[in-house]
Amino acid sequence: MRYWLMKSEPDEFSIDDLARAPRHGAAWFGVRNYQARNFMRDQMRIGDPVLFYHSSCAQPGIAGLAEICAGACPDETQFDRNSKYYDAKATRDKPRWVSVQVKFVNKTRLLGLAELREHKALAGMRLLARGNRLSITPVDPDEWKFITTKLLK
DNA sequence: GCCAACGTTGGC
DNA sequence: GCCAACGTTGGC
Repeated sequence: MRYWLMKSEPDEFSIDDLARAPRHGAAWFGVRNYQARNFMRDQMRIGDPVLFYHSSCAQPGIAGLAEICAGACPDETQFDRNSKYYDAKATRDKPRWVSVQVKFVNKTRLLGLAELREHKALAGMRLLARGNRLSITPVDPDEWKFITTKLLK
C-alpha cells in the first residue's frame, strides 16, 4: 500500500465537492503531466490513502483525507474537443492520459503549507521540495503517520 | 500580478 | 541529442 498527496484547486474541485460526490467517488481527470500520470497508471492501487491538498488558493494546505477506489482508466476529457483538457494527439486506440477514482474519507482542519514546513519530520516531503510542481506525489509512511496522528488529531 | 522553477516543444 | 523559447504551476 502506498500513500499519496493529490493537489486540487478548490475553485475547481474542493474537499467539499468530493464530500458531495457519490459513494463510488469522483474521477480525477485533467492530469497532464507524465510523471503524475505514471504514478496513477503504475503505482496507485485501490485502497491507497490520499492527502487531499488545496492548491493555488488563498490558504494552500491539506484539507482532508481521501482514498483511491478505482484504478487507472482513460481520462475521457482527452477526447472531448470542448474540454480544456482536450489532447489532439490522444486517440481511443492510443490514449495518453488516465484518471483514477477517488472517494471521500473525511474533512480535516486546514493544515497549511507554512505549518507543514515547520516540522523536521516532514522536511523530506516531496510536496515541500524546492520547485516541486507535481500534482500527485508519493507520501512516505512515516510522513503519513506524522501528519495523520500528530498534526490532524 | 510577479516571478522562480520546471516541463514540453521543436529546430538544428 | 542539445538547447532556446515558450507555457504552466503555484506560492506570495
